[in-house]
Amino acid sequence: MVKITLPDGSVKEFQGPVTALEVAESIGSRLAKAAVGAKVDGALSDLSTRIEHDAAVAIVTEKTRDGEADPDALYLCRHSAAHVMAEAIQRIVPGAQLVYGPPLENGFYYDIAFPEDRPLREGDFEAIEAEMTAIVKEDRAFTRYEMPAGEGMAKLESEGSKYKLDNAQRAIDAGSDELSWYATGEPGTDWEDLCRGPHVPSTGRIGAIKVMSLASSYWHGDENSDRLTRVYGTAFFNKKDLDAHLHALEEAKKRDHRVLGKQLDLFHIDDEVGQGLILWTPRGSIIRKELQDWIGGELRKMGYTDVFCPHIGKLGLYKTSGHFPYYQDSQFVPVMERQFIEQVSEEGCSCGDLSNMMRAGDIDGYLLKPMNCPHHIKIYASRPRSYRDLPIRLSEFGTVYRWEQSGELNGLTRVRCFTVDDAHLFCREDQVADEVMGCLSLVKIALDTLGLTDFRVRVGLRDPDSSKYVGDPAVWDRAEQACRDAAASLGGKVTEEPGEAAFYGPKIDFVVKDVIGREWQLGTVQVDYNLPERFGLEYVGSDNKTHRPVMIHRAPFGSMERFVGVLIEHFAGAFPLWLAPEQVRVLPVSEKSNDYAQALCDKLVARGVRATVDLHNDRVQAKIKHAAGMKIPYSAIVGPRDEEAGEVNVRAFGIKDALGSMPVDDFVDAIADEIACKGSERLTERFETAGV
RNA sequence: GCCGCUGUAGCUCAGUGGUAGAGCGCACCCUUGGUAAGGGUGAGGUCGCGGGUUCAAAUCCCGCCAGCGGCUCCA
Repeated sequence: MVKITLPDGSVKEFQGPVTALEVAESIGSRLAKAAVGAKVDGALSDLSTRIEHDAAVAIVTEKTRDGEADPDALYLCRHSAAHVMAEAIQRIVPGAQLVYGPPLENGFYYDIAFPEDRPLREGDFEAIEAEMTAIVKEDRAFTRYEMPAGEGMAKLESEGSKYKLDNAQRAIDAGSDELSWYATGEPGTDWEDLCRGPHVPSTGRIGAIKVMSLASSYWHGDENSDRLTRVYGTAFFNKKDLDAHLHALEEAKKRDHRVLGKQLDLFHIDDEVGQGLILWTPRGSIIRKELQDWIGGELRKMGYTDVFCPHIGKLGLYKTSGHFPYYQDSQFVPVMERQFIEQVSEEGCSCGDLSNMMRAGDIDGYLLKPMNCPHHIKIYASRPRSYRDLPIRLSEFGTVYRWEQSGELNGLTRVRCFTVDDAHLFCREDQVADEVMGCLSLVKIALDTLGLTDFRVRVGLRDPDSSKYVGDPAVWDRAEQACRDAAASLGGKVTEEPGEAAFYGPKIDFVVKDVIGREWQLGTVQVDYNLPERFGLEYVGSDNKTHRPVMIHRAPFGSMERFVGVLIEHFAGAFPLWLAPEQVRVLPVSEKSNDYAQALCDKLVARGVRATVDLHNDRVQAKIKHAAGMKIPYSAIVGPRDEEAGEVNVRAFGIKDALGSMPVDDFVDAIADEIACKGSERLTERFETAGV
């Protein structure tokens, strides 16, 4: 007797072992037809899985009860689609060796080792999709069979795929005593793959399938290991959902900060200047400067003091800090003194020798600073400090340079020169908790004001297996605990990630996603017991003895470049009034109103508003379209009627109809007010409340 | 750095070996028009860069540079 508990709590009894499909059939034939898998005691399973003992069973169908696509069903669909794609690819490219093909949030991929003389190209996609469609049409059942570990390994051995052997070995090492295969059809005759499952019942259940892109990857993610080709695809139960997904991708592209950066003239990257080096155009500079001025004002209120430092420092500084030579690969090559180069050259030093000296750190010169902390530390250390002076909070919009790999560079979000809204706090150990909390609240204020509420907090801990970290493990433990406690006190989504720490200490990061789902680290707070040690920092305590201060690194935005990039996408380019590069555009209805329009614009500018007049010889319809294209928050339309009444007709971006008319002075006041309060009171609301 | 794709006017893109194209933008002219594109004329291009094949290359081949998607990396 097997007792099956269904999601609604009801219990069904069966004489003996039963499959999930039979359970579904016992409930209703329509459910059985719609079923693509099952959850047995919470574990996603094949519909054909035999349930031997009492269990809680939920039948997985394409859609949940409220009509939404079921994520478990999509998982099955995509995992199965990966098999179909692999079979199609192996038909087209004989000798392609399968490695690993998991489902993803929006699709799936399969890592495949292609023969050297037959790489996969995008031109193959059409043929692959045609094969896949054919396989789907054949509606072959996914058939699972199992073998004991030893027998299974022997089978793989004879087939000769080192990748599948490796997968199997890993499964065995993880405790499996048997291996499972899925044949797409009949075991022994049809295509099959070593796979843990589960799958949809048959290929026909995969409704719509598309090969998306190619990338290279490394076996086990190890760059010294085999290079594989990763083929990305996606699948849905029907074409409509696939089309909706593709459409959403197109829409996301439109709010990509690189696209909007061009369209709205916010920044420029120029080959002749260099990759990953951002040129801020006047419009983009306004956004950055507004953010800097705003956060700078908050810092002054919180007891920070500004400092300024050069962009370079002697190598010795970075040897002390630990940045050089350990992180050479991500630094620009040092700027060496002419005299030094000439001297080693005279001594017969070759380029290779010089390179080796550099690697060993056995050279002199200057480094473009990869971080601001060493300079700030030297300001702290420039005079004796008393415990009464602490905490000392030194802030600077400090520009740093990092040699990112060329394939990593990405618009504003990954660059080689960026400005950190940086500060370093030097405090007593007993002040650390308060200071960390102060930093976190600042990050919260910043993100809340901008409406960036969809972030996760990541506590970056050290990777116990890595040797890249400096400092005493006991000190690390203390700092990690301080970060955990502080992050927990925020009350939001917190994840702990070993290996994400800075080399000098653990950190708390605020991580957001961009329009295509990639995560970027923005604000960060890092507790550091190590650099004060390395630089021998001190203060005199109330006991008249010297003590070591603790340092906190923090940047609420992270990098101005990345932050603005994320903000562009967050607002889809339609910035709130206080940040908008062009806040008001005055649109005269015809040339007859140009003077009146100009006078209005002058009034706005005199109040500090970023306003312009559109004096083009266009009809007002076209001027409205152009203003909308630049996502200007407010348009002020003026014609003879307005001039006579001393009024202005107001339009707001994103609102189809005009808001209405108001006296010129009221409009100027309203705009100035909305800017001053950073949008917490909006001009549009006045019209709504007035019922216009 | 690795694999694939892409690179043509300021922008978005068409152009498969035979005289360099369109729309938008820009300039000028007509129009003086009241809420998401009035009409006309014109300027603007070493077709990413360098080699090669060819009578002839934007187009085919090789190398490089840059961008995009991933991988790896990310103090």
